Amino acid sequence: MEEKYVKEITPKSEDFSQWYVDVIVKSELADYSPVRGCIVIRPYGYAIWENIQKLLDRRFKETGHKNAYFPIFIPESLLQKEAEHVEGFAPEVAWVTHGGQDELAERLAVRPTSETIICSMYSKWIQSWRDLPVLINQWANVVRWEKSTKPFLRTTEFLWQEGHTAHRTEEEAEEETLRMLQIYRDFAENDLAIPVISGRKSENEKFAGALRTYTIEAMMSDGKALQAGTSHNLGQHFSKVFNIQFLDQDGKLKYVWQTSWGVSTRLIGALIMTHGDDRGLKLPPRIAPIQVIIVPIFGKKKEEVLAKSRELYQLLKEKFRVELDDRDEYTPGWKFNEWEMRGVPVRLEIGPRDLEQNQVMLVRRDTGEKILVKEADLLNFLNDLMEDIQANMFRQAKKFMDDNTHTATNFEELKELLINKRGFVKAMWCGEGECEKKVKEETTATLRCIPFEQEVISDKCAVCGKKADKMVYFAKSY
RNA sequence: CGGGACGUAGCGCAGUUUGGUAGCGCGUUCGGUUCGGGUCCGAAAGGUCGUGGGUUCAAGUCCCGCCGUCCCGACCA
Repeated sequence: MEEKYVKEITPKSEDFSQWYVDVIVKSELADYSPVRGCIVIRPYGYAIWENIQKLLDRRFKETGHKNAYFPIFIPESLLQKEAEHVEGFAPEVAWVTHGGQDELAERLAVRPTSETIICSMYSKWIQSWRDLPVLINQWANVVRWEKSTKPFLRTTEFLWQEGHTAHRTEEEAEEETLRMLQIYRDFAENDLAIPVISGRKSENEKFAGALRTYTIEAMMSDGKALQAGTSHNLGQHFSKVFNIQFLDQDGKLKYVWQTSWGVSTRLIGALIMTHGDDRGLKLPPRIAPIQVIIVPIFGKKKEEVLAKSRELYQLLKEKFRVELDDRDEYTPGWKFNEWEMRGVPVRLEIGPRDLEQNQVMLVRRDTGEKILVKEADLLNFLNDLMEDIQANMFRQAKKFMDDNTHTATNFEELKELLINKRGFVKAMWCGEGECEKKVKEETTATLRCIPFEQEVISDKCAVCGKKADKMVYFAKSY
């Protein structure tokens, strides 16, 4: 057993859910609010979200998208236009019925997602093939009246981005759908150090109103799956009901092909549950609000140490997100634990011994390794160290996912693995929704995705035994 | 939304069985001390016992309703 460094945090092994909540609250990522199911994202948690926004927004812009903002309210009549869509979201829509004292003539939905209101505008804006493609993204809050909530993973109100695009052809829309999923995958793996399985959702699991839904699925360290991002090819479902038509080059009036895609503050939950340990958070350098925390050890040379600490802070802040913890009221040991709990990738200790040697002590959050570095080498060393930590965290998470991914060839095996082992189970599937439902009923696990990277395990469906040519992932999920 | 657990100082809890002056640890404030893995000593502040009703001479404690959190299901980014 690992020594218990942080007494406020329940060990992961003892109670994973409690550990998760403890980490969030103690590391000050978020706190519960007076509103049921709604959290307050505190500055440290919001800083992570800002980094997510920065890194994703850059990728969106690079692929030609522009940001815009649509209203939070959606008239009921608008929301109801697309039948499948309404049915999907109806149970979790919050309604505004009054303005002041007056009852509204028409109820307003607080957006659970913005397809309908955006489509209503697209029908106005799009006239010609020359207007296409429309590539718009919005950073927004949405509200879904969930039955049960959990900080970051499922809250009544959450922050996200939703991309909404319109295209001339089906091929173009499909290409866009896959391009954006690829961006999510790249972001999750390279910036968040979270390995994902990417693929397509089954009919049962797809977005309400979509033709096809693609997903990236991540494995949390309790073995459960988390849908970390989705990209939908909406086909012409919405363009037909919202009448989004354009005059094509051939002189014919046609409906546009659309996509939508999103990731949310749920990603913060994914970061916590993928990398965290009994000491608390563990953040990958690229997303960490603080990459280096300087902890001075005063000893008998407080003034000298403090001066050097400030000098180092000035030096580092040009290239890293760095903070100096020069608080007098806490001892170094206390600070070590505190910053480890908050997931800072690298701690820099500077004390009287180091002053004499022109060196500093670096400590890695991911491995706990302590490294003495000459001051002259510091910047270059840190650069490499950040890369190394980022890569190592991904490797560890990937190994965990691989180690906890099993294979089943028949229903008995599938059931046994899903019930008794944590993690994902790969199995062949015939494509029938009935087989999917049977797995869910008997194991509570769901079909997470039909991965792009296929393997041939056998030629028979692991559930019904009929001919099957798709390999899929099953898992219990959040 | 169903089943279970919980709600007492900022946090973690005791007190509830058997109704009778609201407690402990940590944290906080002040003074000193210490500083390479949660220093030590002293003093102090801090409570509508989740909330509303009921029973009682008397309710943190008993009864009923409601709210919230956590867990397990059903539904979902």
